[in-house]
Amino acid sequence: MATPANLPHPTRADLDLPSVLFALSDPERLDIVRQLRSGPLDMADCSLRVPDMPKSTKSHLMKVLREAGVIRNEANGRGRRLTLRSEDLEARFPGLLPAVLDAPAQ
Amino acid sequence: MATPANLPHPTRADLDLPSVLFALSDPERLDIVRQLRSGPLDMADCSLRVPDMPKSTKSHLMKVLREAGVIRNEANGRGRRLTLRSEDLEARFPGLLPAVLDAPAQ
DNA sequence: AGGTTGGTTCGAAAAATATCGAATCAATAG
DNA sequence: CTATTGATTCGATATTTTTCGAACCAACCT
Repeated sequence: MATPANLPHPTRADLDLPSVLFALSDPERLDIVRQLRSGPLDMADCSLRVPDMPKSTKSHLMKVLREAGVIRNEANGRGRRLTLRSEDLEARFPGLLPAVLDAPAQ
Repeated sequence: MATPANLPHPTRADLDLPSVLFALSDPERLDIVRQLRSGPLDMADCSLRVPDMPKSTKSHLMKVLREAGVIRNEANGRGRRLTLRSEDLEARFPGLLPAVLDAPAQ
């Protein structure tokens, strides 16, 4: 129940389309991904729609995105640095991420 | 508990990205969508991975795809005609469907 | 008319996800 | 060193989704 320095991430080759689509199919998670489009973000700076969301819930959202290979989650000082895995996603599923991100916001 | 001649379908403007992504996030449903890429298909001719799937389960898969606006499901003689709503999806989420369909099969 | 085929709907049970408090840890601040 | 901050994990509960039999219906036979 610690805060491991590095969490497991799937390799590019292991990216699975249904898992990626599922991770992106939640408005809250999609919103996080949209925020990461312009570049990496400290998890603490990543704003949620639900402002008073418990941190365990927030952590779980990140876990789904990370395990699907959508984001990278690395230790960074006291917090966490989140990065959108654009290149890996583009290599494996060309055009998918741009199409999702360019879609009209709900 | 009847077999209504026409089922409700969302309009193009009502298409919701998370719902569409969710509908596509299941391997079985994605497989159905792939089969519809080349054109409409009678539901009976639509082959499933699980060959002995109960018809109520199969019907439920179609319901999720239909309610998300991914496919159209119309009465056709004794059976049902399934059509991929490519144009509506392309108009609302440009590039999304091609990206999903062109992605390497899992 | 009666039987068969193809498919939807309901309802209940099973499985998967989400939510969130508590415990825990690591890095930093004081 | 001690306290605070930022975040993961566990465990339990709540919610959502899936599965599937039963009932039902409409179209097509014979």
